[in-house]
Amino acid sequence: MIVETEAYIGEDDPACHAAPGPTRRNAPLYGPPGLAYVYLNYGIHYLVNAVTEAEGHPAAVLIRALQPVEGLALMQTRRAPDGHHIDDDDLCRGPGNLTRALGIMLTDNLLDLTSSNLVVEDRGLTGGKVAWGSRIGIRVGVEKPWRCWVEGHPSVSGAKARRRT
DNA sequence: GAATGGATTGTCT
DNA sequence: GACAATCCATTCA
Repeated sequence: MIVETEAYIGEDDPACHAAPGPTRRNAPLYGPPGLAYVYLNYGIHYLVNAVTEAEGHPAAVLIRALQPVEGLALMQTRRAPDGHHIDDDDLCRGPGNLTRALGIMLTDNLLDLTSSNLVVEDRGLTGGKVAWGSRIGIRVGVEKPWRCWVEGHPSVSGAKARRRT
């Protein structure tokens, strides 16, 4: 269950990958909505976006955090091959962590999110309040309030959200 | 053909 | 709170 997302909209958004104009890397953003846009970040983490329709502008929604519902054991294995325990709430907390838990890689780029091995289902709001605020981890375009998350959800990323033991 | 810089995370101080 | 790990598309010569 998706609990945290960020929007990246148009070439005028300096933080959007489409900011430099069409390139081979960001081509998915210009494609039809409903496709997955996966890319490698910091040379280490794969991040997954859902390409959206934004009135002709290249745009996508970054999936930043999930509440795991099924396949918890498999997620544990992927996140921690050495077997150390990861709290359920932390399995998919953060954009890099969730792709690792789900096994999403560069080969999943351009998958159809409506009819492939990687799908997003609309099950409506299942509880909690939706909060909006600044996007995280970017150096430009911070002023745009295009991050939204389930308020108080334990799987939402960000330093402030990390619980102390 | 070589240099550059991240939509992050985990570890160390 | 600071910083290293790590790779590929872009940019510049």
